[in-house]
Amino acid sequence: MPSARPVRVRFAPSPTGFLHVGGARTALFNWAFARSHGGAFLLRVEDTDHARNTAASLQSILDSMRWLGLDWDEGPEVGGDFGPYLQSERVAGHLQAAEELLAAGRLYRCFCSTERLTALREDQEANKRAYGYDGHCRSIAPAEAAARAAAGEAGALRFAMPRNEEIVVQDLVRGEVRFGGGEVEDWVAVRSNGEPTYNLVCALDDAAMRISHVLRGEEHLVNTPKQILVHRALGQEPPAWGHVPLILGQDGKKLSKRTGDTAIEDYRAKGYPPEAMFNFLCLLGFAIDDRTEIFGPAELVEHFDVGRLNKSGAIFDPEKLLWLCGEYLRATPVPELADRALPFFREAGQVAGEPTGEERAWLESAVAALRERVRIYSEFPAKAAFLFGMAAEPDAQAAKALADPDAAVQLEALAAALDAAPAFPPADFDAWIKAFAGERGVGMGKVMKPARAALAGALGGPPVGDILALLGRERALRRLRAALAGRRA
RNA sequence: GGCCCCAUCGUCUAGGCUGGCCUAGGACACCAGGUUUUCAUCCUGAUAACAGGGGUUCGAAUCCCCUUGGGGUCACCA
Repeated sequence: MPSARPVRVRFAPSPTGFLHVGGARTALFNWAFARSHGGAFLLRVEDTDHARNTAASLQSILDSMRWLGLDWDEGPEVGGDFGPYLQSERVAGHLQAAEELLAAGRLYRCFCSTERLTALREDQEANKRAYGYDGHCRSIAPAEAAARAAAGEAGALRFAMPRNEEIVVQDLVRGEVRFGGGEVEDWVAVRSNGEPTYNLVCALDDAAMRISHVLRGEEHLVNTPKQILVHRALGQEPPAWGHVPLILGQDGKKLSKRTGDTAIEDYRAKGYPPEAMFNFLCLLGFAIDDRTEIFGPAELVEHFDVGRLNKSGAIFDPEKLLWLCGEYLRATPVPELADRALPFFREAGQVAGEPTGEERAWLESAVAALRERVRIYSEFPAKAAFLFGMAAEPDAQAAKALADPDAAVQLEALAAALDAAPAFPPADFDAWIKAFAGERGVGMGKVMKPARAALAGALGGPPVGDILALLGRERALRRLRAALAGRRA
């Protein structure tokens, strides 16, 4: 391991979409690695695919990272000494390097037509042979190739891979991985239109940015021998590599949109606490010990160890994520929780603007009463719906409770008692309601069920005392009596 | 198909590198109880795994090999 070098790691997204959970986890592990070694975490934007890049995508990716609590030492929005950090702004250097590699004989010109390449591939497929370029143009003398290029013949630049030398990757998470000589094809390093390709550029920039460790998804493992060769051709020591397993969907395959939300942005929009998301992502492929489930950035940094990363893919379990969300949500102080839930109340049209005074106090009470029944912020409005506007339409169970012949009797008595009580709701509601039921010689259920049904339209929910307080005297009594009237009508 | 990676409860995992403390631990989900006016929270308990086969060894979840299974990748995308 090139441990002599200062630790510098990078996350290199391409701005062609949103930040996916897999990418987010990779970023997170890189971040943790840098922080645990006192190194630098940088962001490099691989925006060389002009057709698919968008500025909105880049912004979205940066926002998602910030939302997760990841910060970077170099990169877009923060600068740094090894910029530019937008790969598209580095092409001049890439092209110059390509020229040098061509002159050094590490790259060679390939004039093969698309047709020939396609035919080659089809033939290989038909004969069940290994796919890959056959090295057709590798034997063209450099002088001749140069002449043809000078004459205007279009051609790509391919990397001349060693034919007999085995390439060994010392992988931080999987150990030694060997690629036989000649197994990796002579890949295109510069397209015939003059644009350098990913494997060239990636290695070039990793070298230029003094990246010491490359932690990335397992899908890149097969690219590694190519990039190692570029580093060697440059006369530089390659970074240390570490390939983390994939995050899988319920179907056991690489997580994709069809199995659920894959964009971090979606989870944010749905009101998942970012801390829970962070924690959950850590749990996919990493564990501090045999029992710690809930932990945050500080503990991660303290215990992070690439060698402890799992080698096998992990299925993304939305249920466990939700459980974690609930844990975090319940651990959040009520005022802060109210702040976080506020946008969702607004979106539902239940709250407008920035509540203050009594309104704010009321909101906090509602949040406090509902928090144990909610796991993500966006669940608040639905659970709180009965507190706003008209009483909710009773659900089946509530309707049944109201249909009980005795319900009206109890409701009428309850409304009257509540109305006559010195305070609303009565202090120590639990004791009060017990006494009420006791005096009337009925079980609690006889009173509570219809009360819930009339008040909330459902038999579940927060304690009735809380509901009464939240509704306020007037609305609560009105609802109790309306239910009564409804029965008579 | 070639190459590469992987393989502990349904799922996430601990243990494996440094064989014996593993009659394999924790968590989610599920099921059963308890607490609670209800729902939820919370508490208790139960069910549940070392893919198979060979080795090595006094002893293997742990080391080796094979098989099987799963995944990744094979672009002039990144």
